[in-house]
Amino acid sequence: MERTIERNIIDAVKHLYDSNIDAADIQIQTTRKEFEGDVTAVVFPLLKYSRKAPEQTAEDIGNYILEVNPGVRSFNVVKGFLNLEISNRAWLDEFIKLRSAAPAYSIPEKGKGQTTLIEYSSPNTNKPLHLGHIRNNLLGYSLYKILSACGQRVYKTNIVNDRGIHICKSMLAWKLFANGETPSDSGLKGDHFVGKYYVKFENEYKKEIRKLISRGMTEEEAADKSELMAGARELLRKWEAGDKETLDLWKRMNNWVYEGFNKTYETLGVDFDKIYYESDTYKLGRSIVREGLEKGIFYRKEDGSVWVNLSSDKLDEKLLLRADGTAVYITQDLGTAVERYNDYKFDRHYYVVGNEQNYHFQVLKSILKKLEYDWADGIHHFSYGMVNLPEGKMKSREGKVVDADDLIDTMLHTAREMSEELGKLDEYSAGEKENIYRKIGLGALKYFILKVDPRKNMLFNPRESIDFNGNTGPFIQYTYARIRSVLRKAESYEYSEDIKRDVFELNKKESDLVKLLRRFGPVVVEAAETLNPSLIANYTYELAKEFNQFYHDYSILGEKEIALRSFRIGLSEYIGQIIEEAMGLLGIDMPERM
RNA sequence: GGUUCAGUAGCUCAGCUGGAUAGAGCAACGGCCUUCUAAGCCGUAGGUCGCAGGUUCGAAUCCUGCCUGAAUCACCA
Repeated sequence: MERTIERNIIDAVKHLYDSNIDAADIQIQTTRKEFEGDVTAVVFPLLKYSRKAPEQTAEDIGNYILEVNPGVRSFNVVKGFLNLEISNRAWLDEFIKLRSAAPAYSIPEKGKGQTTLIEYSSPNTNKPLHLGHIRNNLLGYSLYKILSACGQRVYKTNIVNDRGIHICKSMLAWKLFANGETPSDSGLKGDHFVGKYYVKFENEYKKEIRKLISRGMTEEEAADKSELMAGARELLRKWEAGDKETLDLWKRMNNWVYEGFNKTYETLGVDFDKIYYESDTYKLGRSIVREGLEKGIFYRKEDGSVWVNLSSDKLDEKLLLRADGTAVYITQDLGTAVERYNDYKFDRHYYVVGNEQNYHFQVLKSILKKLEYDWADGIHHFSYGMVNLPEGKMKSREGKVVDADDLIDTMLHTAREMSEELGKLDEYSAGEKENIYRKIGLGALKYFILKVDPRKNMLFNPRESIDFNGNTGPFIQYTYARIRSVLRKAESYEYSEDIKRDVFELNKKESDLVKLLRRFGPVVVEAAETLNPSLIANYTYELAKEFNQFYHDYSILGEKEIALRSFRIGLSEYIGQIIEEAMGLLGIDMPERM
C-alpha cells in the first residue's frame, strides 16, 4: 500500500512541480486514530519542490493521487498532513495478500542461511538458578526462536562454570556437616541441596570470622587465619592436582546440581545443543597467548605475567596470564571462542550475558581482532540489564534472591487458583487442566520478563508479576482462546472460503485490525535486527487488545452473524495465527481454551 | 575520576531512523454479564517526557552542557 502511494507521490511531484524527488523526503505513516483516514503523507519536506503553502501542496498532491490511484477513496488535509482514506477493496486485497503469505512474518534478508551460535544461561554449580538466570534463559531462548525464524541455522550452547573456589566451598561444607546425606535423603532438588551447603559454608565462615575478630584480630587477619577458607583452598589445590577422592566428590555433587538444573530448564522450556564445561575449557587459550607473544601483539612483564595493551581501542592494559602461568577469565574466553569457531565456523556468535560484563566483552572482541581473526566481527555481546527487587539489588550472599523454582511454582499455583475460581474449565480432565494452568502460569512469567526492553534494568515486583490482567501473557492467551472459540463455533456454519466474493462495508475496526496485521512482518524484522523480543511482546499485546475491542463491539451490538461472514472468520483465524507465531518467538505457548 | 547505559503518569513499562492533542497496564473512582469466554469492555481522573541551552516548519526522539541513578574500570568468574 505504502509502496504505491510512494510512487504516486514521486509521480505527483514530477507531474505537478516538474521536480525529481529525493527518496528521503517521502514520509508515509499510518494515520493517528483521532484523524480521518488510513494512511498519512507528511508534506512538509515536499514544500521545497512545490514552493507553496503546506495546505495547498497537500491539496494538490491529494487530488493527483485520488485521480491516479483507485485504491484511494478520499483524502483530507490537516496542516501539512495529507490523510488518505483507503477503499474497502484495497484493504481486502491487502488482507488476502497477507493471508496467503506463509509463514505469517516476512524474513529479513540479512542473515538468512548463516550459522549462528548463542551462548546463554551460564550457571555456576554451587547454587540453584535465580531470577537473573530466568531473564537470561528467556532472552537467550527467544533470541534463538527469532533468529531461527529469520532462516538462520542457530545452535544453542551453555557454558557451565563447574570449577573454582565456590564449588569447593559447597564440597567442604558437605564433607563437614552432611554426614553423607544425599538429595533424595533430604527431599531437596539436587541444585537446592548443593546450594544449601554453600550457604552453610558462608554462614559458618562468617561465624568463624566473628569469633576471630572478637579475639582481637582485624578483619583481614581473620580472613587470613580462617580454617574453613583454608580448607576450601586446599580442596581447590587437590582438585587441580587431580586427587581422586576430591574429583569423585566434585563429580557427584555436580551431577546432583545438573539433575536439578535440567528440571528447571525443562519446565522453562529451554534447551541446548551443546554444553561446554569450564573444567574442560579453563586451560584453553594459552596457545593463543603464545601466538600473540610471537606476533609481538602481547608482551611479558618482568614478573613473567603476560599482558596486552588495548589503549588503541580506548581500553586498558589487560592481564592474560598470571606470573605463575595460570589462565584468567579472559584467557579462557579467548580459548573457547577459538574452539567454538573451529567447532561451528559460525558467522555470528551471541553471548547472552548481563551488562555488568560489557567491558569484558569489549576486551574479548578487541583482542581477537588484534590477533586478526576475521570472524571476530561476528562476535556480539547480547547485553541485558539486571533484575532488581523492590528492596533493591539481588544479593545471593545475603539470601536476597528470588529463586527460579519457587517463582515458577508460585506462578503455576496462582494460575490454578485463578482458573478454578473462574470455573470455566470444570468440564475438562485433570490432565487437560494442569496443562492449561502450566501454559498460563509460565506464559505470565515469560511475558512479564520479556516485555521489557532487554537493555534496561528492570524491577521485579512479585505482586505485579502474578497479576494476570492487562498487559500480560494471560491476557494475550485469553484473546487467543477466545479466537479459537469463535472458530470452533464457526465450523458449525457454512461459509464461503472465498472471501473475495464477500460483499460488505468494511467496518472501521476491521480495517484497523488489517492495518495492525500488516505491521507484524516488519516488527519481527526489527526485533531480529535490534535483538529485541520486547518489541514483539508489546506489539502482540496491542493486537490482542484491538481484537478484544473489535470482538466486544459485535457482542454489544448483538451481531451474531460473525460466523456467517467469511471475512471475519478469516480475520479471526489470521489474528490467531499471528498471535500464536509471535508468542512462539517468545517461547510462550497458547492454550486452546482457558 | 574514565567509560557505557539509563531518567516518560503515584507505580511498572511502551513510544526514540524527528511529525499532528505523549500511550498502555496497575493502583483510584463510576458504569457494563439475557452478549459466540467479564482473565473482558466503556468512562473519569492522573504529565514541565530529569534540568538548561541548541539545531528547524516541527524535539520525549538529534546535538552540547549539567543533575541523578546503575554497571564497570580485579592476577574473581
